[in-house]
Amino acid sequence: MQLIQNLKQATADAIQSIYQVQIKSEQVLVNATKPEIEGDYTIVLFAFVKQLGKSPDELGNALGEAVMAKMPGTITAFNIVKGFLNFTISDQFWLDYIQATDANKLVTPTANPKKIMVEYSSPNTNKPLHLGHLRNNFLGWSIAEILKLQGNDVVKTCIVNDRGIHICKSMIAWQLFASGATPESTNMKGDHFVGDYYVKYNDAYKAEMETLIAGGMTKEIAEQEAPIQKAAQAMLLKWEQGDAETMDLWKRMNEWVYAGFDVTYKKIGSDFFKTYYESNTYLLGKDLVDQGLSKKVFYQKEDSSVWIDLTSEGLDEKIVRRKDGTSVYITQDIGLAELKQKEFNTDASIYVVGDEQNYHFKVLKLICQKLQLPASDGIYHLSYGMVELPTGKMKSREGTVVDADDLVDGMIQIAKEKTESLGKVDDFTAAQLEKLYDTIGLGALKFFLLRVDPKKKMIFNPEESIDFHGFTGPFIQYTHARIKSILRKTGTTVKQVGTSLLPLEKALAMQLANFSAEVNEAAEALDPSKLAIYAFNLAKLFNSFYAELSIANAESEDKKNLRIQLGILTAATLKQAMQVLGIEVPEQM
RNA sequence: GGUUCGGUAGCUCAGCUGGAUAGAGCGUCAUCCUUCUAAGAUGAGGGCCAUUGGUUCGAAUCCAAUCCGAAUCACCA
Repeated sequence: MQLIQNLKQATADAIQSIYQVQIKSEQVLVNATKPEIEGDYTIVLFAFVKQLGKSPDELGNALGEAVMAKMPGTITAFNIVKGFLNFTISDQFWLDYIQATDANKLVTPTANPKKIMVEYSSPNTNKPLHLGHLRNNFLGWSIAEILKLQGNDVVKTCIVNDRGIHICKSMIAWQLFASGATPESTNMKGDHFVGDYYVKYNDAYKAEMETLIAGGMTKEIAEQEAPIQKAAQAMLLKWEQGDAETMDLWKRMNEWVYAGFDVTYKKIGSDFFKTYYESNTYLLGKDLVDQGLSKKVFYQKEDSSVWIDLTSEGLDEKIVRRKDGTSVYITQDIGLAELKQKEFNTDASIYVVGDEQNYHFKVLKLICQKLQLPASDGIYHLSYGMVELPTGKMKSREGTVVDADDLVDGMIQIAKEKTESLGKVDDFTAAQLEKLYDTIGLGALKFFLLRVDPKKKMIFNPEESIDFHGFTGPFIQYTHARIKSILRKTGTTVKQVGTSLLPLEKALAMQLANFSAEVNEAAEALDPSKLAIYAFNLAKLFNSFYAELSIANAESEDKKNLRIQLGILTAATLKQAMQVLGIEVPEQM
């Protein structure tokens, strides 16, 4: 849809030819005209009034005439109200647009596609996924799909945090308390099974501390001296030494967790082209430290630890290698960044990670740039806000974590009850019903988490179930199903779409024409909520249209054709917008 | 204390590259199913856009200060 762009260009050209002043087309602001005022698109004149030294009316008339002359057949009229120049677009323009648009090609691909990596999910293998992971997964997946839709080559990756002291805690607890139990023997999902032992560890740790403190020890010393804590540390050491028994247990328990994750990922529709394991990558970046030293990006302190001084960037000093020669989190991330770039030759790399790590990624990018690693300017931290409960932050120790599997199952259950109570799908088979409940339940959940600005923290109230009315996934799914239901009756063969447009028909066409631009904006801002809002507005507009105008029983054959085509385009656009949000739209519900 | 992010209707959020009377959804109240799916539509009510000052023809939007909240400033990941 080039109309707005053309309007800007024509305005800029008109200013150039009338006043001999160079204006870039991007400087021209085009808005949708307020409903009460005659016209479709509005140009704000004030921006140029001062620069050109003309009165708004004089300028508006001159520009109006000139732009109209440049776009014959497209613009039929203009008017000026209080410094706003309003253009009316001809019905024929929209009719041509409606007739010519291909429902299978709604988005024009970008002229310069890039190779972009999106890393998201990053689970720990000591506990199951929770609500926060869901926001991360939905966001990451959706961003990747939006970038793909825009025409980029996108690689989805996941880095699994599968090593470290927290994993050893689950392992120790399993050794101490499980008496050989397995997910199979207890009939549990593997990630939940292992997660339970992580909880058991913390319970035991707490109990041991209390005993020690009651015996006269201070809290600080007790924290160090608790036997289970010492055992976990000893196990980490053994792991690092490659002790066979420890490695076996570690592999075995991680396999349980992965089996559990697979089920969840499959259910929520997450997928990765490549998974990195921290156990393979945690030693990366060591050579880069040496390189950095010789490039004088890093410096060494007396105790031989290696640092970078970022005070000139307004940050602090940051250690990149301990005095004992071992590396830290940031070091392996630098190494991994280099590895990923080399492996996939990426132009850009997007990390979907919570905003608590803003500082870390700022430092990471700076260091990569200073080391002059390829494509380090393309490192981007997609920082999203935490999901909080009305009672505050989720805390696993206090049992206030909303489990991902529970939440998903709960949503599907609600979808089932709701659907059954409406009784509109009696002709569905059991398998179709199952599928429909999944679609609606997950649709509600995904939409709920994606409809807000990723940057902002959000509040989730488990007491109030997620709504199915209004600004929700099911509302849009319903609108889609409704259109499909009509199209099943009317057929989808469209001939002549007529010669005139009613206001609602025109409004719908205008909204449809915005889709491609919305996709670009969402991609630019890495913000799926823009498309969620767009889809909602489109659905709402269609529902008003639906309430007002009949499709199957339209007043003429032309009108019927026109509205069928609008229905086809609306359904396709809703489907496409929802698809990149990871939400399916049913044919019937 | 430094840095970053946020504060818009009772609640959850849009709007923030300055533009016409600040918008949705939920909740509340009222209307609309013998006519294409009421998970819908229509209307009412609800606001000192945290505060104060500044820039501007024009500020929710930009700047400064203040107040409130969060994150971070780890040789954890």
